[in-house]
Amino acid sequence: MAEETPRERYRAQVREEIKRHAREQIATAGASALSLNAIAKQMGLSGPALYRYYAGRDELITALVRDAYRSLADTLAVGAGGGADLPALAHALRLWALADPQRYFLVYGTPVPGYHAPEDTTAISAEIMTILLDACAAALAGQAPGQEPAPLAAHLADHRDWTFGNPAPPEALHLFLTLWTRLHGVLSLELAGHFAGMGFDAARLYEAEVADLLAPSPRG
Amino acid sequence: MAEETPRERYRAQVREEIKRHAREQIATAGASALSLNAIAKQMGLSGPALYRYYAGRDELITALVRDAYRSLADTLAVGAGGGADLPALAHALRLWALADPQRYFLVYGTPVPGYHAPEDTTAISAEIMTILLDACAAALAGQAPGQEPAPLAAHLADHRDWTFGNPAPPEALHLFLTLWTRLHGVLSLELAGHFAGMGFDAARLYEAEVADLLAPSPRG
DNA sequence: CAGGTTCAGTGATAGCCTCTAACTAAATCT
DNA sequence: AGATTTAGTTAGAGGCTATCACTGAACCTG
Repeated sequence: MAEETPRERYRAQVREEIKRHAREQIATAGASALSLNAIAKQMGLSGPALYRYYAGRDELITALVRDAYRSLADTLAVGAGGGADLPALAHALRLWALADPQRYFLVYGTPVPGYHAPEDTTAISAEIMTILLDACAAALAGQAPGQEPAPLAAHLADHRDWTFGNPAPPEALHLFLTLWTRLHGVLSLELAGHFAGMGFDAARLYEAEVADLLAPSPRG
Repeated sequence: MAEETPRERYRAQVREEIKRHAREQIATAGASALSLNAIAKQMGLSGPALYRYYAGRDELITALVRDAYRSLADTLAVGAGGGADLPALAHALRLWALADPQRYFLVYGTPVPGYHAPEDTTAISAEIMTILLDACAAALAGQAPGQEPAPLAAHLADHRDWTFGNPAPPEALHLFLTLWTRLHGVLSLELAGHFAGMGFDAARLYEAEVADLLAPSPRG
């Protein structure tokens, strides 16, 4: 099947080891501090050797970004577990983010202005959206049957190309976007340390946001 | 008053010009691409000259971060305009962020693991929180009078050291945190380009989030 | 206004980094 | 066994941050 020659095996193995060291480096000092040279030294190689395996720093980072997307998609797919349980998905997302904040930032962090993500990462991104969108549609199933959608939901239904034919109702599109932005809002501020010293439990805020997404509590 | 010698005047002027070039560079290529050397060349100076004005790259970036915080605090103070109108504040925040995304990321973007913000930036951060928290308290004034706070609000009231004695009610603390995280959630994903190609109008999503904060719309 | 002091800016240098080029040596294929 | 591919090397160009010793001009003081 795979028809893997020994050379290809070795190549894949070394590429994996390079990524292992890179992940370690990023986790402790951030993506901007990643150094091919330092990785080479750690592996007992001399600098330029790594260019046999990755065309440059950018390509290595791109590979790590792809892996991060892949890991998140798989984690959510497991978290969904067929049931498409929104709180379970949200919880899986949070655990994934807390397990390696820098990996989360690799996916959802500050972008480099010049950089354009390759096609396949956007494909995985679509996969992630699909999982969440399906869960949103399921969470709304049976509710608000056939009513006229709210203005924003209608607007979203008019621009749903990104769902790639997903038959989710307009309200599900809205729910998905609020789910995404709200969870990201709590997670990114928490991981960035902006809650540091504030004393409260970010997990409870996160849970409250999840609960509110499913059953908004009237405040006024 | 200021007792400014010509030398001090010149120093301040050059420091300002360095920051001007730095801002320009960051706006077009991100903070990680900031180069003291390049700034020096642009100013017709030779590399090491800049070290007379900033002890190093970190100190320059820190100055830019402080300026960004200051700018945001001032913008919100004007946006509040005494009235403490939450939608107006949210709108001012969005305009500020859109005007210079990289400046927004300087404040709320991916943190560098090693870096610790100096004391005065956290002071400005507290100032920003105060403006928003006051607006939240005002928005809730007269509503839900004297009822028992929800579990999360009670938890927040138990950990309110960060409010520095602000007498906002527990519900206002909760409203502030959701305001902060939700607006940041939409803004950061939008500015990071994660909505690119999705076609919908992020401004409408943002407005809907603001509206929902003030009058949650029941979905179930 | 003369003399000493302070300070902006310089070139040289060390030590990182990315990435290219030419070469060696080993593994693989025919 | 010989030809080819390829992993890894050293050398080096060009960028960066940052330090150091030095020059020359601006400034303050007597």
